[in-house]
Amino acid sequence: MANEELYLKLLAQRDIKPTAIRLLVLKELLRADRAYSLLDLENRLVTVDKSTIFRTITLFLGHHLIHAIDDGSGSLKYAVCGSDCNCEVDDLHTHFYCESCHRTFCFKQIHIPSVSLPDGFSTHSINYVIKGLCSDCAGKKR
Amino acid sequence: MANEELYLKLLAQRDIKPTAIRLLVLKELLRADRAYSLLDLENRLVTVDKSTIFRTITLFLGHHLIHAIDDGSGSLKYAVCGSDCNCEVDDLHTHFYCESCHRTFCFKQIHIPSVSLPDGFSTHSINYVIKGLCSDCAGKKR
DNA sequence: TTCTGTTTGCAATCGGGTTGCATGTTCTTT
DNA sequence: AAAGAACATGCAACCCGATTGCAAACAGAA
Repeated sequence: MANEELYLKLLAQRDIKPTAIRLLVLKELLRADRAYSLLDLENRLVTVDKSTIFRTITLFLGHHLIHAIDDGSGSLKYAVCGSDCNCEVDDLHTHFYCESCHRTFCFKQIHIPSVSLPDGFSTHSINYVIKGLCSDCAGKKR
Repeated sequence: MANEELYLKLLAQRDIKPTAIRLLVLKELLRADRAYSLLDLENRLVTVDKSTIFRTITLFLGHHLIHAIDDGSGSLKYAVCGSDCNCEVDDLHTHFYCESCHRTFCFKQIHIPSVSLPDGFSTHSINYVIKGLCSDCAGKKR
């Protein structure tokens, strides 16, 4: 299957040794149309222990294969980075948290607008999360 | 003391019955030059139980006396709102989290820049947190 | 004062995240 | 192929910030 090769390639690009579980986790993250929490992954990968998922996510984060989003829901969410991403300021995009369905979306096409800081402060990264209703939920309410 | 009257006035403006502990908490938040976590408050108000601090903060939040900032540190931080603030989009300002000293600052003068959302999405609030080094810590490193 | 509702402290609980350790698997060397 | 080292995984326990149940303390109304 061609997809398998894609997963292997993504792992190789980030210097991550491919294991069955890492492929499973990556596959699940790529299949999602949104960012998953650890619990989301646990619920979808019932055969895999949560500590293993945690360590896999930690590994992926360290190798910049995925990025973490703190959407304020109390649990971090994770999504696969673009292939050219190094998780630096220029790579940052905005995120959207739906307060109705509690899903978190990456707006990869919407770059985070920058502000000028007071003297002496320096930026390492920026977290920009918009909270509101997603298109599905806003539609349902009408 | 004139300050006492200020605290009472702030509570009254938000329809919060003043108690000794509420005054203590408000005083501590106003004295700070930054946003405090629950733990920060517990450490400064050692005579007050942490559940009481929590319930006080919850009350203050519900009455828009303070706002919460999720700086990604794992614990929320709290700061007193401006007197004209309703915690709506127009009232939002940016925040700064120092990755060295772990303090969180309100940049009340820096408004959050907005972005245009995809069709169907609607904004309720925005969390904009810049992470990096504050002026104190950036200075020390040199 | 007495009654009622609110506020507070203490202890217990919850839940996401994290770690220690033993087992299982893979890789390397011979 | 066998032996040993290194890595990956599962299980159980733990950590810590947040939250809740409950009873005692307190404040205000009758």
